[in-house]
Amino acid sequence: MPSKPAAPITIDAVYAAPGYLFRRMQQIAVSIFMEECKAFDLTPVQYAALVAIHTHPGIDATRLSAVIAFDRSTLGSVIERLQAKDYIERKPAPEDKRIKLLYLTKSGAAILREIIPAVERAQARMLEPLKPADRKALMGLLVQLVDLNNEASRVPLRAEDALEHLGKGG
Amino acid sequence: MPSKPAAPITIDAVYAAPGYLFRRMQQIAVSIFMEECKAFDLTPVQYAALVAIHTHPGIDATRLSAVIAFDRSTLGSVIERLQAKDYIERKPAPEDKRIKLLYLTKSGAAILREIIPAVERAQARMLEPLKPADRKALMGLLVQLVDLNNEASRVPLRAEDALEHLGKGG
DNA sequence: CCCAGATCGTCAGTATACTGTCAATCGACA
DNA sequence: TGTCGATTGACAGTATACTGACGATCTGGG
Repeated sequence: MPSKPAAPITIDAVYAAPGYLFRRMQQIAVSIFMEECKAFDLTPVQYAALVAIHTHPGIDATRLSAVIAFDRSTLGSVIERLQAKDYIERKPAPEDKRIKLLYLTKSGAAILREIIPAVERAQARMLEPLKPADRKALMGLLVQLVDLNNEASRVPLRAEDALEHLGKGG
Repeated sequence: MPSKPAAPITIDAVYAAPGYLFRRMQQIAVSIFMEECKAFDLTPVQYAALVAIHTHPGIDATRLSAVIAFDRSTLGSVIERLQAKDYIERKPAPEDKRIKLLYLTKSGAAILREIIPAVERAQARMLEPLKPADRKALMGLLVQLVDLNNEASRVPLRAEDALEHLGKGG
């Protein structure tokens, strides 16, 4: 069969590439999140970390990274900043001196409650330009794709496995 | 009408949020790109910049940032690295001492030709888990959404406007 | 021609991301 | 029980991103 002719190298091919579109959309999403939440001094990553700690109090940093699929090295500085803002506290685990357990402070629990409406506004705004049926379709495809590509990412999501130490997962 | 009851704050809500999914997918996309292109020492951003300079030789950094919708400050260091690798060169514009014009070197043009197959493999792999019809549907929705949200991003895409100085746009 | 405002590249500061490495610690096995 | 492999948190190095500021420069109005 005839080999495909080499496509000309143009910027239009980049505009249509999935990788480029995912990057653009992520930047737009962060921009909208920061705008809606600017009163709260929380980034999207910090927000997700707070929610995960709220859902799994006493989790450690390594398991937290698996639960939200964020890089463990990066998470170190995220945790540091959340601690500096007094939204979380770290307690050494009595049975394992390597581990530091993470808990929300009262401040942390409070800001989480307060920021929810802004976060929901942000999430809605990201999809707002689409028709409702298209929003559903896009989210469905995206959930599928992220799930099926889970192993391709550097930090695969391990929502269940990560929680065995808390006595909730196994 | 009854107000919606406050949803419980759980990590499952985060997993289903558009912003979270866009972030995950972007990370997966970068991971796949770097894997397919590891022989070439080029990041996705550097690749897009090279393609844009190839398409618009003699473009300056500010217009380049508009053409690929990347942050202008960040682009400074991207350009620096591409120059250090001898893939591009910068020439002062004779008619405006502020501006430095960007051109591909022979090395830059060569690596661009060579990397194309790997980039195409990467782009294909990102969508591979979906059925062909779903790939088309997802890309269609994403193109729409990115376009309709263009103004919401910090650096909106200005593919046309940016090129007037080159005598090709207006 | 001169000046006010806009533009260009640059830089400092902050926040994600990823790679690779390290010391401290743990756990399992000989 | 002693040791080795695995795990944990930390760190160094690189690369995107965004905000805000700055000096050099250009441009248009008077």
